[in-house]
Amino acid sequence: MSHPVPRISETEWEVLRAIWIGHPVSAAEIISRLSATDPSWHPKTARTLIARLVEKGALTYDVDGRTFLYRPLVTEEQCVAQASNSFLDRVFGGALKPMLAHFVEHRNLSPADLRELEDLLARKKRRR
Amino acid sequence: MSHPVPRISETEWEVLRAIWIGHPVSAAEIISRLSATDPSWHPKTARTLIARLVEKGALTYDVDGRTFLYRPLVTEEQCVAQASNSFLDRVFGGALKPMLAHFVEHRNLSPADLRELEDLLARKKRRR
DNA sequence: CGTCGTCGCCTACAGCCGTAGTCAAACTAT
DNA sequence: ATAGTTTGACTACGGCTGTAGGCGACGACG
Repeated sequence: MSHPVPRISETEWEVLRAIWIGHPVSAAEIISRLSATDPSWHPKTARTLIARLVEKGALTYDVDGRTFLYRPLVTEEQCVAQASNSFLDRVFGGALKPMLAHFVEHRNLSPADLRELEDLLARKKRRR
Repeated sequence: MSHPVPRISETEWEVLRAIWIGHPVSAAEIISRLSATDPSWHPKTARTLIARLVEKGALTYDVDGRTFLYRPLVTEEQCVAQASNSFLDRVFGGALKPMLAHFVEHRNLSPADLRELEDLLARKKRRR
């Protein structure tokens, strides 16, 4: 547990998601993945964010000739956990059940989704 | 839909929660509510945040003699909805079911909570 | 070989955020 | 009345964010 998972900003999340897709990966490839989902990405902006993620210790790289091949130092799971904690605390004062209830009540879930979630709960219950 | 619900920062959330408890309310009372839950609140900091929330259009006030009585211009529901959207998009790419699954899997839910959630899902299903 | 595009590095800059301090006016307690 | 307290207004300031621009080196193309 060396690194305490740095704080990841909104746009940095998008960059990280592009990297989690597959790595090691060059800046050019990261940028092209980003543009693929959102054409408004400016290459310079993406490069700045990549550099910041390296500074923050969320990414590292191996030098390959003239370019860098980036690799994540934090897993998606770690980041999801961190962001989830912060959201839960901030918005629901840490109370899990009200949060879940909120989403179930205010969001659309297909009947299939509802069934899967019920399954999940049931299995959870059985696993104690 | 006049106001597009301003973006609320971490600490601003705490201030707003102190106000949603009951209003209209004076700055002094807000500060004392904040200190009640977290003694490390500095009055000056709280006042700055209150002022910023007014600028942002999240609060307004009525003048009462020499002091102001503040009222929220955004409801907790609105803010919860906005923060939830942003969290869901940012962290789960907008996918609701994986998000719910994540919390059910990685968090502790008491058997009672599990039962209540099952109920919720069941009722939801019945309501189509 | 010269030109042009690409790469990473460094710089910029405004706006938001957390955290307060100063100040003048008004109020309150002596 | 005088001094201390409280209030809102204004100011400060460094770090984080979003959004890039400029620069010098290196390699590709003609």
